[in-house]
Amino acid sequence: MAQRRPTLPPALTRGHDHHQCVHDALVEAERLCAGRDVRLTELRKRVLELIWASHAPVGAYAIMDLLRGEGRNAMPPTVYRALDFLLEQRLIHRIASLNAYIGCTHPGDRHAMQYLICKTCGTVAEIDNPAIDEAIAVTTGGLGFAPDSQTLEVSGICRDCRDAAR
Amino acid sequence: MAQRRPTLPPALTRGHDHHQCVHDALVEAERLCAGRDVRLTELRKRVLELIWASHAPVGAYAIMDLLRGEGRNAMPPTVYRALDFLLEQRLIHRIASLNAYIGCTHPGDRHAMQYLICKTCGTVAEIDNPAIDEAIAVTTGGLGFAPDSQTLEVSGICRDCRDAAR
DNA sequence: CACATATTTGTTATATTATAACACTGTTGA
DNA sequence: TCAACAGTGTTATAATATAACAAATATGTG
Ligand SMILES: [Zn+2]
Ligand SMILES: [Zn+2]
Ligand SMILES: [Zn+2]
Ligand SMILES: [Zn+2]
Repeated sequence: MAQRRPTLPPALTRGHDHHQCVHDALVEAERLCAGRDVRLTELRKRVLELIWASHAPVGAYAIMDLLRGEGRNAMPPTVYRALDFLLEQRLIHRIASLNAYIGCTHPGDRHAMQYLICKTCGTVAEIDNPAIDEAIAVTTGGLGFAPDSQTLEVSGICRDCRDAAR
Repeated sequence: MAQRRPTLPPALTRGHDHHQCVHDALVEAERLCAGRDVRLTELRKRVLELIWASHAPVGAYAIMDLLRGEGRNAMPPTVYRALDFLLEQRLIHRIASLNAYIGCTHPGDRHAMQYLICKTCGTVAEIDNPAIDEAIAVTTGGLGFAPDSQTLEVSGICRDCRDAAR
């Protein structure tokens, strides 16, 4: 059963152990891929790790530059194929309003995409509020619309940045 | 006071009088621009009209081609500047997941963007469900996140297309 | 009206994001 | 060993968007 109550996203927890975030994400990715019998190759794993470098989303060309900095001769298709794999396996998400990619904080669970995007620090927090899903379900149900995917992108300023500003 | 109850969006009303949609949108645009003391020039008005040609969103380059078909020598900046104006005046919205633009069905009211996007017919219905806004406000409030804009893009199949499929 | 000013549009060039097509390499399992 | 397939490399190009500057048009003022 999925978490049914909004929890504080790690991204919005000042001074959290981010090394742990990355580690957990990679371990979970390995586990999920093994269970699904798909291959998390070195390239795919490295791209996932680069995306997890922070809680701010990363563009495809930024990833390409990072790979090149490591001596890999990465061209766009190399990056986009790795991204496509990670998206298909739902290990990352694409933030449409930013054309950028971010690690999923609860892969394995199929879920709607809901983000809080801080315009100041760039941090994106994935949230999971069932009340939002339910409100959407009421509307779509009333209109006979059958949803199959959705993204909610809320742009604003996170608490840390607001605190810092005053 | 804004409409406080979900209503059936014109976009999802089969056989509605779309000519009336376009007419109303243009009249309302004229009125709003006059009130704001900004200029809805011929170009801007024509771009708005082209966007309102249907309830499916239109890409910037498609608009450019339409303008060229009318003898205007439109280059990308011409189109993007008109789009920027219409976006600023909130007469149109940009659908981030489609890189495309659609006429706003209730300009004048400041509102969050909430769309139902039919993958089959391409129709985008703008909805206005206060319960969604409230659910989002609860989460953002709890996290100390100050939202200033948001977009909800629900992709799926509309009732008409589902009916047609069976 | 003549003129200064500001806004809008035109034009050229380029940036950014993403995909198509085909070749090569490595893995897997007869 | 070999066939089949999955993954990656390589080249080229498509699709979306912006920068910079010039020309035209509208607006206000004397
Ligand atoms: Zn972290
Ligand atoms: Zn996720
Ligand atoms: Zn209509
Ligand atoms: Zn609207």
